[in-house]
Amino acid sequence: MKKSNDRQLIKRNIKPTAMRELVLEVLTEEETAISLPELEKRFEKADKATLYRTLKTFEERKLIHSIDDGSGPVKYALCLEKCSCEVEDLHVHFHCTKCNKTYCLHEIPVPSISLPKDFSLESVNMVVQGICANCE
Amino acid sequence: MKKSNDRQLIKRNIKPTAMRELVLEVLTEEETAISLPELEKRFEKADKATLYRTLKTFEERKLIHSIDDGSGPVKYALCLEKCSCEVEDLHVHFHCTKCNKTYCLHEIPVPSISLPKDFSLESVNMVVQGICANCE
DNA sequence: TAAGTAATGCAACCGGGTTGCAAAGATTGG
DNA sequence: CCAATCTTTGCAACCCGGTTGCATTACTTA
Repeated sequence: MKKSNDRQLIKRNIKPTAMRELVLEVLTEEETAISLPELEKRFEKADKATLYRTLKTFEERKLIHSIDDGSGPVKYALCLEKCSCEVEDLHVHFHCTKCNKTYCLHEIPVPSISLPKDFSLESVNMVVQGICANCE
Repeated sequence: MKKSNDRQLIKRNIKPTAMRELVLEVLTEEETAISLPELEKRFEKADKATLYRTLKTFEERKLIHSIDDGSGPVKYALCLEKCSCEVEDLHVHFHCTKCNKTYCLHEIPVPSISLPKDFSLESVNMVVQGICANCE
């Protein structure tokens, strides 16, 4: 368990510390994205700044990606193995307005858009709001 | 000038006060979306809370809509006359990572998405990041 | 093992957003 | 035209997510 997570960390050039293993474990268990404040609640004893920096490190090394679903705090979710966070890896996110959970819809790529003249595309953020299957 | 804006306010059931006329004027002049902090800078003498409530009122009455482009503060832009902020009125937004301006791409509707089973759609937020025509 | 580097914990701060409350302004019924 | 009422404004304070500086601890490696 711990070993397998370590491999993921090492692969992304992240030194596997106890803290990082724990955070990665939570991110792995969780099927929906998690925010810093949520993480703080999970680890009452851990320091906010440490958790914050852990997430930042994970994000920087592309182990996780951030999602701003407009509901407040930014959330984070694991990237797929093959993901390098380029435009072609981008998928749609779903935010449930009832339970406030945010899902990665990995199987739904963001549709391509033709922009007006002289506008160039770097990235796309697409969040669908609605009610999720669990809340129906 | 003032008269024409007043008509817009009255049409949306907003009592036209001096403050509201001024804010609407700025929103009308501006071709890109504007945030509360930006508005505060424009009106040094006006109170933050008043500006805040003005925007909230405008939004509630569907004179403007809010855009969270992920760059920090929420921005606001005028709705089109016919807009009622329903799913079919939704358009793509463009955020320039260079000048930080956010554009309404009224002519580009948000693409429709087929969600997984038992997920229902209420709204969509689609923001394209890139470089705008002015910054090219 | 000592020196150097990286991670952690603590505290404080910042900025956007939001609210309570009192004062000022607009509205309306008598 | 005035009094009572409702609305808007201004001020202050607060909340919360995010972020940083700095000292301490843990780890690495020469």
